Amino acid sequence: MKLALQINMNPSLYLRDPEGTDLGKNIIKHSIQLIHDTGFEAFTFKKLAESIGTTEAGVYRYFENKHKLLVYIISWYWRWLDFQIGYQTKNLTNPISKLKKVITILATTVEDDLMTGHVDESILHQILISEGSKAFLTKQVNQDNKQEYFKPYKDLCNTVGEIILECNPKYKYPHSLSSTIIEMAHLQNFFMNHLPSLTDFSKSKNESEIINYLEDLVFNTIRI
Amino acid sequence: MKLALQINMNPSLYLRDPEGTDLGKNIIKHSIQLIHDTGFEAFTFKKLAESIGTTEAGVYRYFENKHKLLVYIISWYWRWLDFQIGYQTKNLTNPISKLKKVITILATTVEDDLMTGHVDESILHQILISEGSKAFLTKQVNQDNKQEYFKPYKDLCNTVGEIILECNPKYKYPHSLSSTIIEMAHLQNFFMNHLPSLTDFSKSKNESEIINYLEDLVFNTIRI
DNA sequence: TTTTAAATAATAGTATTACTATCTTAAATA
DNA sequence: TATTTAAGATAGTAATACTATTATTTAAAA
Repeated sequence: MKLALQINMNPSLYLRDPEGTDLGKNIIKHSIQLIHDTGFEAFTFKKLAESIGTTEAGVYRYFENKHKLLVYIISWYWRWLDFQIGYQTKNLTNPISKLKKVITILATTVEDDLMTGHVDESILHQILISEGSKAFLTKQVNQDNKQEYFKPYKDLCNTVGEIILECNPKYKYPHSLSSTIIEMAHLQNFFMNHLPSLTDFSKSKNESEIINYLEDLVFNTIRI
Repeated sequence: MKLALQINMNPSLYLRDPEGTDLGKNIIKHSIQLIHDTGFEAFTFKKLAESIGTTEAGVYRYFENKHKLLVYIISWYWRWLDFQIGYQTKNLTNPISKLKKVITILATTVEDDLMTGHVDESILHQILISEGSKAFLTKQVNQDNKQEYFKPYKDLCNTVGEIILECNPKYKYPHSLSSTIIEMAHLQNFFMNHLPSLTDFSKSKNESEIINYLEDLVFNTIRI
């Protein structure tokens, strides 16, 4: 018997549900690998089709363009993170421990979750660091937002925001602080690995230093 | 008599110095406008050439590709900001006032600086918000870094980091906090205008709210 | 079991992008 | 005046981002 975690996705992101077929699952699986290997700019549906062993037209039957595929993949990860946070904090009564757990989850490269067969979360985490903001830093952001493409991100931001408010109900900027933590968990990681002089982390490149920085930032900010 | 501010740029960013000729200055001027109007993804050298009234090949004589042009433009803005910070804080003795001034400069849409003829800083500020991180979120970031393309950003980060240390010499993460302030001054602005539920700012979309958020964040973090 | 519908594979084609190359003209400099 | 240098004009190519068509396979419904 196998436990499977099904994450429900916004249907207007795709033309045909990739969860429903083998080819669809392969598109998700291989695009995660290929975006990670080549970067989003060099990623094309042609290369993706080749790596799967199908044709370009085959991929186009599932996704209108590579932007929607990126948004799909990234939304998937936000939803998965949101689930992880709920799951891993549900037995914690102390909101401070909860918030610490959240920071750790956001800033740590996860192990591949075996409950989600064709998705490798550890690579997804890397994609989020390098490509995540390209999902919304576009001219079409307002249209995309109307289609609710960013709801998973907003939901996650809310989840974290509520934990912040549990720690300090009077704190005035729970959502902004939440989006700051989420973005910085990724960006400080990118800087640590590629532009270290924008950080204060040692050459060991250890994620725990990012966690320490974020904990210091957050708990001083909300005055705990 | 005219006062002109000359910002010196990394020569390996360009093939021919755009500051040296009319066509070069037009390339800078029109690319700022065009990147702002169309977004970096849709921006091409052909469209740029058309808007200037020259040919595609003409633009290629100045810049190898659009990525280098983006890095050029963004580096220019980091240098200009660094200069602004030095200039506008030089008479301030209190480091806290200095840091407040820095936050305001970073988070405020500037007026067009008349000392820099062909560059419109207010549009550049918008470009930085929407396209800034695309300069380093690439597969070539390590090569670009070796060529010192990000030195202006690092210098700015250092300038701000030193002011943070003046406020609290014992604070452990001056560079990370500095890059956090710089990035968030832009990103919270983007969120405020396009994805407001990721922030706590009112519908008035006033930059002063971002400044308040960042001041609260920074001064609580460094425990002032 | 047969029919038929749906998904996929195979192939071709187009407009645009991201360049490179070459040749000519104009202007500045020696 | 001769000569370098920048700019304009034009052409060409490989790759990208698609759309369209037809044939073949597979799976579901009759």
